[in-house]
Amino acid sequence: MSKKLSDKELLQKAIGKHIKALREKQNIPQQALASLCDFEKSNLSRLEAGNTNPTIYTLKKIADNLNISLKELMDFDV
Amino acid sequence: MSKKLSDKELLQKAIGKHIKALREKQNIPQQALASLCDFEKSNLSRLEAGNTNPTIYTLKKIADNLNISLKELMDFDV
DNA sequence: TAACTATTTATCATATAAGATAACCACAAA
DNA sequence: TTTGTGGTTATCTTATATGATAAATAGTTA
Repeated sequence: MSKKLSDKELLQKAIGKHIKALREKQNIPQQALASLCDFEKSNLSRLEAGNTNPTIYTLKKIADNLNISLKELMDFDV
Repeated sequence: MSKKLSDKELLQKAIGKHIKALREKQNIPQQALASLCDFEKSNLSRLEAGNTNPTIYTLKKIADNLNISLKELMDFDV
């Protein structure tokens, strides 16, 4: 019995996975990126796991600290 | 004495302005887009005015109903 | 074994996005 | 004048994103 995910949950998983991939491509630990963005590693883990529906400002901070544009951060498939 | 806006506020204004422009380019009233997205026109007005820090899911609904990608929706300058 | 690093998960408080309603303004057009 | 359309603003409630701490897991290195 696998639970069917909502559109919102699928979106969260997709962007979380994308952010994790972008971060790992640059070999930056969660800890480091989180601290650059001024939040806790636990909260970045939550976001990458798709357990939150992040705001544009949170995403902007992540994009900035990965040195990519918001547009690139949004370049993923739902 | 004009108040200096925070990074967050500037971001909100920028995306709000961008969404408004995209909507007007398609000649869709706020009322209509809001109802397609299942929220009130007052809330879309608030968002376009830059008075809220929208979540990715809210932005996704807007992109979908403007028939553009999330990536395009994010193609604006801060 | 123990120590260290990276990550995950649970939990709690606080700030705020979203949902909703109502009243208002500006401008047509009837 | 009244009616209709498009938009704004204020306010309230509710849901939830975020901030923060702690503990647990897994892998690795000494």
